[in-house]
Amino acid sequence: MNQAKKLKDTLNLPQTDFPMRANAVENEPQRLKHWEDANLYNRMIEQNADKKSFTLHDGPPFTNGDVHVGTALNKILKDTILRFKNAQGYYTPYIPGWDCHGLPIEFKVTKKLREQKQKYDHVSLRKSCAEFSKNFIETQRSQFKRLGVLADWDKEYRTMNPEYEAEILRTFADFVEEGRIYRSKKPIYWSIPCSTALAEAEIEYKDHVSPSVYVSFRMTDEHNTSVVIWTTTPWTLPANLAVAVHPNEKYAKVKVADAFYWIAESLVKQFIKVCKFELFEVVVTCSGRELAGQNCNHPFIDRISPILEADYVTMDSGTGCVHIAPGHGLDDYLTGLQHGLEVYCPLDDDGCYIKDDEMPDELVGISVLEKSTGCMANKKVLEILKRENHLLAQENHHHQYPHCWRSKTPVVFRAMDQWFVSLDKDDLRKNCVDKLKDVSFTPDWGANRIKGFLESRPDWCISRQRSWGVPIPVFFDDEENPLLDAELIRFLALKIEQHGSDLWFSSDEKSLLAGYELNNFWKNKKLSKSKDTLDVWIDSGCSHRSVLRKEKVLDWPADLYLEGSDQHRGWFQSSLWTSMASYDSAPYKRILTHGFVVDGDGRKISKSDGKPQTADSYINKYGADVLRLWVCSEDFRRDIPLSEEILEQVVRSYRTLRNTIRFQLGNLSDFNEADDCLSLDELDMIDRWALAKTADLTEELTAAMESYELHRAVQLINRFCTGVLSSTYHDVVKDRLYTLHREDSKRRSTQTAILRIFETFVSLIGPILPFTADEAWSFHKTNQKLGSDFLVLQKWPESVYSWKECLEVEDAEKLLNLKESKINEVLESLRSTKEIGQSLEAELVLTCPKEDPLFEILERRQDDLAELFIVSSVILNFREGNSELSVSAHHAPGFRCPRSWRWVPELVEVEDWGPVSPRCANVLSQINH
RNA sequence: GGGCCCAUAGCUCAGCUGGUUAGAGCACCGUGUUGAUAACGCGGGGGUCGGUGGUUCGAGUCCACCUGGGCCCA
Repeated sequence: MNQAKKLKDTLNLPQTDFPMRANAVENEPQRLKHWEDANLYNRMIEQNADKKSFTLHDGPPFTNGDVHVGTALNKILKDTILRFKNAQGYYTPYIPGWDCHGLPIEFKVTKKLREQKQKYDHVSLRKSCAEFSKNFIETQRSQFKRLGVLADWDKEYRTMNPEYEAEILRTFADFVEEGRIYRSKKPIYWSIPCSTALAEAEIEYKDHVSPSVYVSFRMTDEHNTSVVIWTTTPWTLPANLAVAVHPNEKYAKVKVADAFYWIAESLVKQFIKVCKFELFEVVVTCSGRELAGQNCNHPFIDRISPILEADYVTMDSGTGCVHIAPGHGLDDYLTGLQHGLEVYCPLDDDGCYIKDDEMPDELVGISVLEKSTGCMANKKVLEILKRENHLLAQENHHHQYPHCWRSKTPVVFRAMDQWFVSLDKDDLRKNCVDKLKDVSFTPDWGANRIKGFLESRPDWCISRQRSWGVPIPVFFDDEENPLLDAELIRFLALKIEQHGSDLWFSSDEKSLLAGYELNNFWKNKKLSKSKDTLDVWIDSGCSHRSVLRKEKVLDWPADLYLEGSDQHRGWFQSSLWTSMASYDSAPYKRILTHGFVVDGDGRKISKSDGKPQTADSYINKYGADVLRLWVCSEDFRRDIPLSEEILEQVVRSYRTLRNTIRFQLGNLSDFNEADDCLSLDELDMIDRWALAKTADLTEELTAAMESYELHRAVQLINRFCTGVLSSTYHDVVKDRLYTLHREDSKRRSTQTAILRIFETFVSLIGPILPFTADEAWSFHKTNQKLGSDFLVLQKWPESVYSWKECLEVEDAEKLLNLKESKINEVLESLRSTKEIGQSLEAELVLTCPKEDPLFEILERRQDDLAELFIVSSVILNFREGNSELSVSAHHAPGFRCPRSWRWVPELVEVEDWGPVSPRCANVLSQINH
């Protein structure tokens, strides 16, 4: 063995089994199992059982696919926050949930059953849907667990659980009791192929080409004069009941040949062009208000269409005169309501014109459904318009049009009987908006956003013509009178609580009502049960009631709801309505929202890009901790970019972090806390400085976590890791750790500090990187990869004040500033001229005027300077006068110690070891004995 | 088309109530070390703060408009 190798073996080099590489894909699942075997979630919760609680209520993901990376982000944020709160001493039970009912599942299942040519009815379809949902719960649960999410998976809630369904019905009963439920004809989206009403969420906007037509409505009292309307849905013309104009806009009467047309003045030119009129003349103008009140004749039905005022009429396209069909549009409906028009909708369920007193015979039975060959109704109507000389122009119009996401066909607006929840009765809407004042929003514009939704949304249409959902518990007699009774609904809720909502579909009316005393009006009537189900937003919107109020360990209202910003319109809102209606209070104290995952260019990630979207696709490549670090390094309040480049960046900072921890573990291998720790005031200057920095980090990081600014926490962690530890503290302290005698007090001082820093640091990163932190902790405490000591059972570190304020820290700070601002530069120039390689080859000369603020410190710390600046020696020259402190350097004189690599004036000979520095000689002699 | 929001180095983020030459980490380039080594140190280049106009003695920071992007609607 050569001399160098022999001497190397006398050093205290870092030793640890904590591997440099995480090998997360393989190791994380082992740790998960280890946690599960140890019942870690319950132990974590129970240790704070008597403490103040913090309830984060889980918004249920929909159970129709693998966990999306955005859903993973959501769960990771929740888990990170809960781990943090728990470490802080809060009681943090977390019960995850699943949203099970709904059209998308029913659609997929139906499709599958059809493909397999299986016959099904309501009951068997629902059974398949339940099975489908259950399977994805299993899948998603394991995918969530894989992310490191600690939760009470045994108590998880499901909106299809009978007890849950019963609460949905009880919420409905509350609505009924308050007189909030009404049945009304209202235009809703109707999918003709699916024969169902659609929720807004069930609509896709797609590019569509519609006929754009200009139609003249002859005025009853002005000779040879028409009002010109513009529409892209000619098939709604048979239902036209009025024409709307904007009261404050200017309209012009245009003469073309011997005919006159009323049209918005600003649109005249365009109109003339489109209609290919050559000569025209504006005869007179007036305001819309003046035009209103007159009457037109329907172009092909014997009916008067009055001219009405409407504020929403715009001048950006068309003619400024809007065709109004209250049965076929929401604006039209509202205008009609104002002016007492009938909600006229001459369509049957199949989308065909019905026969009534007014429908032209040639239209009866014609379908309005858009097929590949076009829309028959449009064609027919245009034919009639042309024949009757009312069609002034026709073009193709490209626009976004709502489509049924199931059948992919354009939907129609159609008025029909539906159940609604009145949101204005008893000032519910106003109260909801008022109560928002008591809710905190992060980011704060969330309040504004949800408020806008609350104020603008129309009454809640809650009926769906579907199977996979909670039934609307209503009966009808032969004359379609509804039996809507809160007490009866609660009676049915009890039954469904026991048997599940399948009971409604599998039982007949008689057995459903068995045991309930109907009053005289209903007693002897033949009743038939409703076939509608409830909007799924009621389902999840009840979770505060079904879960928070029923689970003893959870609080109502919740301390926190945390979901994507799309839920301002969804769950946050539906939860608020149901909670306000039943309990007159919001179910949450704070709403925290995150943005959506976008690609590296800031665009939404879509399936068609071929970029992976499932959480698993990332987990299987990077592991959970890297994914978690990505989540936490992003400012989640805005769009959250995700790309290879970004993840590679995260991987790099992860490795830095991991190596820093490894370095510390390695240098603690021979350190025994009980025997070797020094007290705080025995610690060396640089060690006290490092502790002070750790205390600062603790303070700042805690503040960042408390304000949910996780990305700031990650930045702090990275900077601490590189700036404080790697490039400064660890670099300085290596010499003493490696070369001094094991038990040298200077070495023990540093180990004492490293121990404190390690324990603090690992605890601080615990919520963000639970796998890595626990792994490090386990090696630290038990010397095992999977030990019996768990990081999550540790308390959140306090910022220790006594670590901070002292002279050592101030001095070290100033000296390190000097190192960074001047000394490194001087050493680098020496290196660039090849005079030195590593900085230990240098000797520094500091020339300092006595007036310089550093004078005192340099003098006081003279013996520490060489180590601090990582050079072999430092010559201090004090100088009179007020010139600046100057730094120079040259190659250190003397000889290189082969053990410590420091240059010293003289080497001394040690038996068996040869020549080394005096300090090393001393160490070796101790080792020899 | 409407509501809410976002836009600072290649990437992820700081930049408080407007005030000296806009910062950090990562990446990049150069370089040292080979006793944290598929690791670590040191040095360097890199931004007309999305654009245009305005308010102001002074704007990344305030206002208006525009462009691009996201969510939610139509």
